[in-house]
Amino acid sequence: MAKKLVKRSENYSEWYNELVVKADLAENSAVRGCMVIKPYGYAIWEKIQRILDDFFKETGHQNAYFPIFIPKSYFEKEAEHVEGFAKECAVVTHHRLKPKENNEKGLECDPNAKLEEELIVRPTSETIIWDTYRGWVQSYRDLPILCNQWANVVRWEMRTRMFLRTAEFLWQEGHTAHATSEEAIEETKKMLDVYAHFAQKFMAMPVIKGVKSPNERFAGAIDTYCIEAMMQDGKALQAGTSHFLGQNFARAFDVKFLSKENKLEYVWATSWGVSTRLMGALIMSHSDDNGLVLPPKLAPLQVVIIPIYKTDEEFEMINNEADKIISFLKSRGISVKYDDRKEYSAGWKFNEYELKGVPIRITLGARDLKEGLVEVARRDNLTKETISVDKVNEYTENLLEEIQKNLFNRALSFRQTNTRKVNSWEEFLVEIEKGGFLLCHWDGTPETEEKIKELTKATIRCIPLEGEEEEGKCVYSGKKSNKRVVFARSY
RNA sequence: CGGGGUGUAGCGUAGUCCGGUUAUCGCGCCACAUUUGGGAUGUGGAGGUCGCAGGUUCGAAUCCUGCCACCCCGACCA
Repeated sequence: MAKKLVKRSENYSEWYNELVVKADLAENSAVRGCMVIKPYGYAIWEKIQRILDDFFKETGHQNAYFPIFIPKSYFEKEAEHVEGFAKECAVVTHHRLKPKENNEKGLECDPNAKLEEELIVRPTSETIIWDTYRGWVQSYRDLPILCNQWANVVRWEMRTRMFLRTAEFLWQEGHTAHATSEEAIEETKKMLDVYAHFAQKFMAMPVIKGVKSPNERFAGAIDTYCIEAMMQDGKALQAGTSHFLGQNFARAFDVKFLSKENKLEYVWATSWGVSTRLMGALIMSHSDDNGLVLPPKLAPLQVVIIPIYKTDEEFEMINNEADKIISFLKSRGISVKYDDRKEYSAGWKFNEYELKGVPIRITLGARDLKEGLVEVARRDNLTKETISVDKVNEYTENLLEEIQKNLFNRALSFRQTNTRKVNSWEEFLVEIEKGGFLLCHWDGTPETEEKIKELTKATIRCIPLEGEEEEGKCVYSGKKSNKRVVFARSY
């Protein structure tokens, strides 16, 4: 009589929130729109960090750290940037509290401790980093600067959603400076490739690489490249962005260098980032009604071993077998836990680890083991296989690979069956209600995109980099177009 | 910030329209016993500012006023 703790309700958000909390990843904090990431959830983030960080180092980047507070005036320097972020900033105005007057209880800001200039809690660090870079660059020999920062940022969003849009979130932001436009664009694309590779090979999440339309572009960028993923409810999720900033920030912050030709020039910039939103993407890509489903490469725990026995002798026998399996798996760098707690029944443990998304469960039962058998269960499709105990090591190792691949293929085929070419406006109106991605021609104007968004809530998720040229007519205006773009409703 | 909804134990809830004994039930928690191959069973037990603050009343979870928080839909966004 397994009682399902997690139910996929009609309302996807409800299911999602339920899942996140029950799966012990995070909970809402007392602070509006912020979340507490619990140890198990944070362990996933640490894996993401470690893997990405290795990629960054391989591509020549270094980590650095910049202040959390940014003087307000910095934001005023890049016009589009201000407009993009001004509406959602947390602002520090005072540096001291004092007890309230008139015997009232509580504290208030001390008017004598008002800051000369307000400080903004960073919503992103372009401004303070470019202000700093000015002092680092004089000659072309100082370029490129390839820095990354792991940090928290704050955006005072009207509406927040666990993992996908919290008021405070963790992320990495890369900020690079280059001598030429070409080199900066190359960097932008290189980092997009890193993100796409990570999403597909590690998160087992297929993504479409593309460029944002002007409406969806980062505030202050010339071009915003992105990876877009499809969640299980057919909605799109922007999973990572890489921006070509041109010379916008260099001009705003006066970052110039003397070129080989002895000419004073502004540097070319990029910035790129992914956040704890990736964890939301991970959950929403693979999880099912039994809880989380984690790809082996990101699971904090890859294998769990559960003993079932009645007598001490049986327990002894199982322990011996477990030791052998554990030492093998550990030697292969596979994380494994032997859960021999007596306080919980086997059935309870089965459900617990399914909820947590542990990819493989090995059941060492006294009954089977006496016949030289063990049961290996996989989380991705919930099937079980009884195999000979002397094959379990190799089998488990291969199965992790198999699960990783299967999750990707499953998500990919889901995306494919929910991606359709749409050629007329009538068709668009019908199809957008079904969810998924619509590949449509678009006349390239912000007005059309705006109109479509207004009428259907769908936006252009990206203009795919790999899409082939094709003559056609804009799905809304009927004007000429030579490429299909991805329309979808998104998170 | 606009529209809608919800707030009762760690979680999920009944009761609110129509005020009236000790605030209902399930899960979870604690103790003991029997159990352990898909979230065990029995017995006993602990746990509550009924979101907060006022008001009406002999009496408020219930009625009135104000506030707060959360969720959903908009606007905004990684």
